[in-house]
Amino acid sequence: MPELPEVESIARRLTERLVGRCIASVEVRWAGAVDRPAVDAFVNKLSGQRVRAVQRRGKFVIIELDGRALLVHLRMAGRLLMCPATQPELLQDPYVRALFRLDDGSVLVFRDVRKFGRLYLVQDPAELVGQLGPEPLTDAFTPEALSACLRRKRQLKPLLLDQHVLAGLGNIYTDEALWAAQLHPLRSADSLSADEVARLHEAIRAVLRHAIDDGGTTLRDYRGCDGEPGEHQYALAVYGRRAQPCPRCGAAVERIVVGQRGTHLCPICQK
DNA sequence: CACAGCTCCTGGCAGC
DNA sequence: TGCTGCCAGGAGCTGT
Repeated sequence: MPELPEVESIARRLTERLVGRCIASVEVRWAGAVDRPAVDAFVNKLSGQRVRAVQRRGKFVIIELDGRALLVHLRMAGRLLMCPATQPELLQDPYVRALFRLDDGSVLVFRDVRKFGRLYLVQDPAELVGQLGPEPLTDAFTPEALSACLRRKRQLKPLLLDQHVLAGLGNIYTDEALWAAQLHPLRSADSLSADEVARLHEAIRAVLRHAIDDGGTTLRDYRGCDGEPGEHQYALAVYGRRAQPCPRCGAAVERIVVGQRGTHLCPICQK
């Protein structure tokens, strides 16, 4: 599942490939992929637009155009792939939901097996990202900023997964950050000491940075924009490692369910 | 306000 | 071998 590190990896690559390019034409193969506006308007308004920048906010890819922005949320299994003019085979893939032909003959492809991902064409990205919590990798995200996020009587893990509280964490990196900070996912968020908040702050940032350095985590579906897998799956401490040894203490990793989500933890390290 | 449950969706897999 | 049915999960929504 693409979380902050995967979306960041994609946005960086797309910056190289898309900035300065013009969208020549748009083809929507599954109308449900377009959230807004209506498909006809989506296609018409995008044609002829030039890409000015590609950004990331939370788990959204933001493709900035002239006075508009194309936002993409990949959800579970979505991919944004660059299809070179010389290798059009990808365009026959049955899971391609929309494609954007560029003025150099290459094609930006939105592929999504599970049909959870969405495309949004808006005037102002704030319409979608305005309500997101802080970005964990910015300078503004201090331990005090995290502390403000945690001032609620909610279980730690569901709170960290809430994009309105903190932007970018998904199931994998939440489990990894809680393991690194040695905090139990069921702890009440407002019960953390200043020292524990500082540990969690450092853990969140370190986990995300390492994952970006590794090009993201590929457990099953994630691919970068050239179809390449990430490498961070080999560095995971607990996620998807039920019954395997905790890298810190050697105890067997447990899997429990928290807020209807599979949750991995070390029962010895995370009290 | 907190949180459980449901919805969307389909490939992959366990169980029979 | 082949079928059935459950599972995963981000986010928005409803119900308690």
